[in-house]
Amino acid sequence: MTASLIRTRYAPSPTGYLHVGGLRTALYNYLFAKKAGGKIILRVEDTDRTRLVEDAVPNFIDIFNWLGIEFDEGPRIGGEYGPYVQSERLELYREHLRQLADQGLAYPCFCSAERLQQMRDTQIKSGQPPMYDRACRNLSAEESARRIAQGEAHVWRMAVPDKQLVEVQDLIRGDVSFESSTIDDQVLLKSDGYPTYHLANVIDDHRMKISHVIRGEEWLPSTPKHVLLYKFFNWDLPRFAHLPLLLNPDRSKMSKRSGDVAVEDYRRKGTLPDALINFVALLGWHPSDDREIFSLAELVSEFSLERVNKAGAVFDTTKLAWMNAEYIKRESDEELTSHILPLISESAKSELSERLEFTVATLRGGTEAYQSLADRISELAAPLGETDAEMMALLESAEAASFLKEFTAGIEAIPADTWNRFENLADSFKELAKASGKSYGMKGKTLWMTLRAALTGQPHGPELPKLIGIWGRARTLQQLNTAVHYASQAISE
RNA sequence: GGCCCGUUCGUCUAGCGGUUAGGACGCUGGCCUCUCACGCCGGUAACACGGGUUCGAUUCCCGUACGGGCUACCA
Repeated sequence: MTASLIRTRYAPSPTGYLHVGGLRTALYNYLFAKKAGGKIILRVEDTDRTRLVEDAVPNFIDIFNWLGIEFDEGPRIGGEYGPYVQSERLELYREHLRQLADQGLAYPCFCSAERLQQMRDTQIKSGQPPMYDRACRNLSAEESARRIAQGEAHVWRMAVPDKQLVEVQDLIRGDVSFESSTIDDQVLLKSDGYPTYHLANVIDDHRMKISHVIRGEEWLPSTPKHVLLYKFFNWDLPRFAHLPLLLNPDRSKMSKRSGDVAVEDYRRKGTLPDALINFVALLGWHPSDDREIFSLAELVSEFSLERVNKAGAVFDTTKLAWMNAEYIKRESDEELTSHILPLISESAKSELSERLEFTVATLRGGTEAYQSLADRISELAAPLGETDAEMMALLESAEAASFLKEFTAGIEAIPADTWNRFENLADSFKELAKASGKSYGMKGKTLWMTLRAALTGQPHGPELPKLIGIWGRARTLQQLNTAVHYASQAISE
């Protein structure tokens, strides 16, 4: 184990669910670390106790489990740099804050929320950038100490130096520099004793030996604060990589306000984890060739930060649907059958029984979601619904009636064991159709549409020779006899 | 408002000075076919704009426009 071991982290705040943007960030961290033989850490950033959501952590663990993304260290699994939940590391942050305070790099601020709000309002009104006016920065050490001793509420702010160019070297964006006078004296420790993100993430990334900080672009503007903190502590900087944002169709930052943004939503809708991962991987990253389908393992070996884009990417569910279909297509009939089994109606299950896999094989073409295939199957196994008048009209002739009678007799004569051999059954069906058709001068479209009308009463549906395999002998004959009856009735009227 | 990032088909993107600007999704035409779907073959559609640099810019530089992000005792 060398000092140069690659270590990345995914550090969500436990606000309830995994966002697809979060998935993308976690995925890139995972891919980057695994490609380099390094480790990925899960760290929970729960320093805002007003936004805590119960069960958020187990939810994360469950959803990553489902996705097949494994962390090397984290809240449940542990590791040598724990604890991995920030609320369990409070003393560590306070110690470090004291270090900064001792060097004059952090100072207590007693300003009330009201004063700060008022200050900001005035600044905005007068066209000034809203920034802390550093009122408490010049308080004497004695006064500060006295007020703290008296128990006055306060936060600790970082003392941002003047007129300094802070450089952020970003693996994706190159060098980005900030003038320190545009950087606010950020709060590092809140009045409730919890650190802010800025303090905690710097300390933890250092203590957890994170080599690469790969996170969303929304963090780029606060990175100079982090760089300054590393300098304050005299620590080596990690490498930074700021990922382009995932966007709504209107190109704004993807948020819960528009459609499904939680991984959970896609799981519920039947999206396959591998398809979701594959799709999300391609949002902002592109392989060196034109392939589109990648397993997690293939992504690991192909991934590189150099091929990550700078511009945001719209999360387009149309292409996700296609991707999902691609993954379904790759499943065997057996796998697919077992996957949709829970989604099929009970009556369809018992109706189709041992013919279910054949049904799946016949109907699976073009399936974009398990649920839709399951629905089609349930529907097909159920009694016929409304019939199409135009189709039924095809049966209303003496020829049709006689033809159907002959054809039905033929079907009835098919040996019982042939009904279990779907290929043979289909062949028999075709032969019978042709033979009976010939007797009445029917062929091609007329022939087949008449049969389709007789069997289903609908213009569309599965291939007829296979349909009878799905239905089985009893249902097929019942349907045909009904049609024969309908036809003779129609002409006698 | 300030700071920062970005800009190739509708969408995801390839391109790293000279290409008929490539692929994928979508849409669409055809083929296959009893129908639908699948599948196969084809089509549609893009370098935001203006200056430079250069023999030559989608590509490099600057500006403009447009879009986005951040601007909390939220992350």
